[in-house]
Amino acid sequence: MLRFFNTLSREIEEFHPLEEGKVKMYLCGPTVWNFAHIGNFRTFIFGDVLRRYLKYRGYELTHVFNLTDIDDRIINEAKARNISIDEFTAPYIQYFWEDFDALGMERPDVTPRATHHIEEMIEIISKLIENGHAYESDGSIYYRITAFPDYGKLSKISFSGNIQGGSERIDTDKYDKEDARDFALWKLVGETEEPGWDAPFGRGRPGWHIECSAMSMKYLGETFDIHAGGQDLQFPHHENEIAQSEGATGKQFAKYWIHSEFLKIDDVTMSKSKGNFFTFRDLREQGYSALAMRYLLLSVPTRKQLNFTFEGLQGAESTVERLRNFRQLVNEGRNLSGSEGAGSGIDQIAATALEKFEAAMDDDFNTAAALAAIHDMVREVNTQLAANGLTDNERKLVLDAISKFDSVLGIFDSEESGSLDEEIEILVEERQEARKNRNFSRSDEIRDLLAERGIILEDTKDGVRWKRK
RNA sequence: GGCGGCGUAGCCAAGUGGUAAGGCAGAGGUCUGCAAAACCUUUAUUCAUCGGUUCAAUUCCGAUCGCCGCCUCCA
Repeated sequence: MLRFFNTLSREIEEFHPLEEGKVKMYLCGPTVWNFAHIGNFRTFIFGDVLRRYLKYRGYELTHVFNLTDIDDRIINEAKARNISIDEFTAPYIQYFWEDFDALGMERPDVTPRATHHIEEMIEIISKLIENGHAYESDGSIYYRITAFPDYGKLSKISFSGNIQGGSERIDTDKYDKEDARDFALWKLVGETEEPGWDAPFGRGRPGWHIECSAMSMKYLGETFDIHAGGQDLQFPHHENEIAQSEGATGKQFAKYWIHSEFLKIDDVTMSKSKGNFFTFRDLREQGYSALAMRYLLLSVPTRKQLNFTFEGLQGAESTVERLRNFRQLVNEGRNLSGSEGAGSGIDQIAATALEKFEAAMDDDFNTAAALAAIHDMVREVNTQLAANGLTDNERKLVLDAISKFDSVLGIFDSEESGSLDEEIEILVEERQEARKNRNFSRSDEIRDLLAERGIILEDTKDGVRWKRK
């Protein structure tokens, strides 16, 4: 039974979707004004694993993941470069999906963009004005928080005490709001040159919370199962989404809320505003693999802060390499000892690993424990492999288990080794000949030569095996 | 001021009222012409500190210290 922490109740709950066997989920995506950094990707990779695990558990899934392609930064940057906002965001959207794919994430079912859903936003705002949850002031439209008694139920925020930090900003706000807590649904642009859309309440652009209400309800309905995102979005973004959506429909918005914790670097939060971030591309340029990044970001359960270190990333690199070797060895069915397999208890090892893996994932998506189950299996099978070899049936059992793990986590290298060029084959043969004649200087020379070309040779009892670096 | 999280070996960390998962790194060994890969052994009498509850606490309670976050754009 899948159980996980629901921010709404602050408790671990059993998961029961609204409709038997079906799950509708929404994950807040990136604002496409820059390259996403690996802290951003932590949340998205968790979303990917969440998606894959729900499918693994047999749910029919509708997964919506939005792109925010309109906000103040985008408008300002586009204006500074004297290009349209579409021209400004297009390359970042492309980069984003390139990185997304490279990190082994499955594309969500629907990936809506805010600027393509202005009409839906206007509809919700109109409803809110009609039923008294929103009002106009100086041409802009604001949400009336006093009309929504449940406000604060997600973030448990209280406005009774001293509000620090934000209070100054709110108090000195130039806009004329009924209540300092009220937030903009529609910002009046008027007939200026700023990007804007026509609406019954004047030409303007949407506030930044309304887009997620509009896009989630359009594709998932007024009430849906899971809403996830980074923990920083909990307040005000998600709180406001609830206020807008439930204010408009009178129905519960999302049943389960999941928030991912931050990635820290040197014990400080990685963020764009602090400037202490690495993008996917930064790390690729430094030679780290996408697979290692994915592994590292999954090695700590999503509700815990993860401390990024290069030592840790290097460790992930080694681990991923070990997994890759493992799959290849099992695939080849190597019988390193030369004796017959059987009687090694492989079926039990694989079954136990799967059981532990599922139990870990069911337990609030404990990816750390899930990985430990995999590592246990890898070690135990390797031991059998070294001692007895595996029968075809045993190989199949292990490979099946790997496929199952990987359908959720995506941490095994899926790249097939393929075949070698004829030229390289000849070199390998020449080296084998040299070794036979104990001409080790020549054989080592060839090994180094091939290593430079990314071909790693390993000598085993059964002959030479190779892999690409 | 309000709300929330964390402090477990060199690094990343899981975890539980009953005596510390897993990975990386390190050390020794097996195998190998040498490597590589793999395996074996080894690496925290101890889970920030101090009290309390308990037959028993790293795990519950309280206090203290340290760190992080949200309340303001940020996954």
